[in-house]
Amino acid sequence: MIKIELPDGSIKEVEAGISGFELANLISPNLAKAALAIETNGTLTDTTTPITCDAKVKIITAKDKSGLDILRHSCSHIMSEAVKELWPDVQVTIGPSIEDGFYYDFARKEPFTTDDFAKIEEKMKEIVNRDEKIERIVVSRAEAIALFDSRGEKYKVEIIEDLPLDAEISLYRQGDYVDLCRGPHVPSTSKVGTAFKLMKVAGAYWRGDSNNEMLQRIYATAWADKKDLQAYLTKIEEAAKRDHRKLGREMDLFHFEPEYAPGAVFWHDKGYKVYRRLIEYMRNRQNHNGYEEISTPRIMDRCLWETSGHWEKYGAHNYSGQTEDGKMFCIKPMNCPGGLLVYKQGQKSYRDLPLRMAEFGKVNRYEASGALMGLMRVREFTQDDAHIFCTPEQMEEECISTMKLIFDIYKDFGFDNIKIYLSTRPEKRIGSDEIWDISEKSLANALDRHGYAYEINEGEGAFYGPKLEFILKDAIGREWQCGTIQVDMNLPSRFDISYIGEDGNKHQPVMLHRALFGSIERFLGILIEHHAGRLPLWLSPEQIVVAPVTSNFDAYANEVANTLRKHGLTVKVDTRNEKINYKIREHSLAKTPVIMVVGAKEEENKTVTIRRLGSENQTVKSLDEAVKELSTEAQMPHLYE
RNA sequence: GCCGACAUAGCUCAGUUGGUAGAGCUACUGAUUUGUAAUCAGUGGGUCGGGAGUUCGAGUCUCUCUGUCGGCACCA
Repeated sequence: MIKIELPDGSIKEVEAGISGFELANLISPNLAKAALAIETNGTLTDTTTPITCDAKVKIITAKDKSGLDILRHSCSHIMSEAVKELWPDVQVTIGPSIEDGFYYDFARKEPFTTDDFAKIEEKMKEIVNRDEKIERIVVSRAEAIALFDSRGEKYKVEIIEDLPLDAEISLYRQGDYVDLCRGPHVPSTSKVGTAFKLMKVAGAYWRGDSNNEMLQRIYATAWADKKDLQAYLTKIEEAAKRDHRKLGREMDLFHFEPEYAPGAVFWHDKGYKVYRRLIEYMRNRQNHNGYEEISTPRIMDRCLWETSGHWEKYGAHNYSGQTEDGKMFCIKPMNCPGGLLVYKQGQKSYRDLPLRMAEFGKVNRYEASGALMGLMRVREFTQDDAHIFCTPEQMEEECISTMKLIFDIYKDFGFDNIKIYLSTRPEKRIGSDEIWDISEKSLANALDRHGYAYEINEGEGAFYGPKLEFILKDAIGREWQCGTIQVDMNLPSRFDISYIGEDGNKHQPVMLHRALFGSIERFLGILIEHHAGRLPLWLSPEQIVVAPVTSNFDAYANEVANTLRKHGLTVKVDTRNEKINYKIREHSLAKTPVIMVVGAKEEENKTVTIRRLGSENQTVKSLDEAVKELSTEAQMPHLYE
């Protein structure tokens, strides 16, 4: 007999070797029916796996996050089985569960079409109804290779051949379909249910390598029940409505000229107001945090990037050209060389460090055409860049204060769900392992001392140093890197910068790169989506519209507007010959935060009737009161604390 | 860059098996002076993304270029 501890703390004594399913059945037949897998001492396995010793066990159902993952993974096998039944010549590769669903990569000459989707879904439902038992089979390497070889699945064979020699090879079989898989999986196909939907096809390289052939990836979503599926589909529809590209047009913020300047933003008055406001905000923040600000040329001799090593790595992604006299110039893809040249002016002392040198630098990078995406990924963008020159001893403290600044700033913009990655040394890198150790440790220490959770991105650091990346999500959950802190052990030596230490000798400073918004363009894009266009008053390019009920009150409307303007508010007067309903609708759609309606009553009492965006309520206030309230609200978030 | 889809008026979109482009909103003109999400009437507006081909005839079919969208790869 063994002792099983259940999640509620109760202990069940059962016979050793009991399966998860049998255990669930002891608890309740309904639980057994819903069981998708079991978690034994934190390890997920199939419901058929015997439990052999005392353990903490949890029966996993579709209500658990891990249960949903397993359901999705099993659903990907069902999709693969369906595809194989419909098109036996298709080769299967891999099909994991992902956030909100799963995908499977297939090798097939003809592209999958949306017509195929219907066929596949129908076949999948058929397989679910067949309720095929899903069983795990452990085989030898040779057996596995022979099996997939006989089935003509060359990708599977390749995967098995690349597995470590001591790896246990497990197969999962349902009906005639067999897949190489670690598992676990649901007990039979009917457990997956029919709350799934094929979403899109996309190309994906075999093993994620662009040198390999391209496969067809079918993305699908799967849920515990129809209600969850519907909720997810609705969520996607809602998210599309806050797409910054759509809102940017509707709110008249910016546009693109794909023909003349692909990937470059044409800021309109309103968009540029927000853009400038962001810079103003950051400039204030930096002033209060001991930064100086510089500006360096956008076009400089290409040799600077040859010196930095970037030309070799990114040459083709730069805009460069030759002048009449034969000199090679480059439009700057990054601001660092400019900053370094400023640093090199005059001699620096240890007393000058840490030297925090900021630059709102516009940079150009010839990004791959397929990478462009609205404001999120552009070929010309503005970095709120800064380079911090400091001693190795100061490095950790500088990382900490920069991180604190980042979180304070993100908070001011309403972001509190920020993902942090620590990207460590890549395979191709410069600098000794010793320096990498110190740099990676400084960043990790800074995070730990702050108490922030982070994930490590093994080998994803820049070639010159490790980096922290601060990730924000867009409306549909795509992740975008915004802020970054990078340790650079490359440029200080390549540009031969130094400071005179206490000992009177020359030393090489450490260089930190940091950007907090990252790119003003991207941050603005994310802000638009985050707020669904309803920017807070202090960021709104058009804060108030004064709308007279009829032209009789134009004079009073202008009087109101001028008073508001004197207090620094951005105000428009809508004197068009339109009904008030029409004006309300227009300015609401344009996401104007405050609409003030003025008519006879207001003029007589020197008041305004205020309607705030997103509310139908109207409040009447004296003009003085309204000015006071709104000008306070329109202040930039507090700078000192 | 790669795979796939797409590109029609300023915007959103329609356009049957190839037969010579249409709606709503916007804009403009006029009337209307209106109290919290669209007042009425009239008038404009398009080399159907560029180029080439098939055809008596191409928005529609083929090729090609450009760009957009969804992914992948990339992201100093």
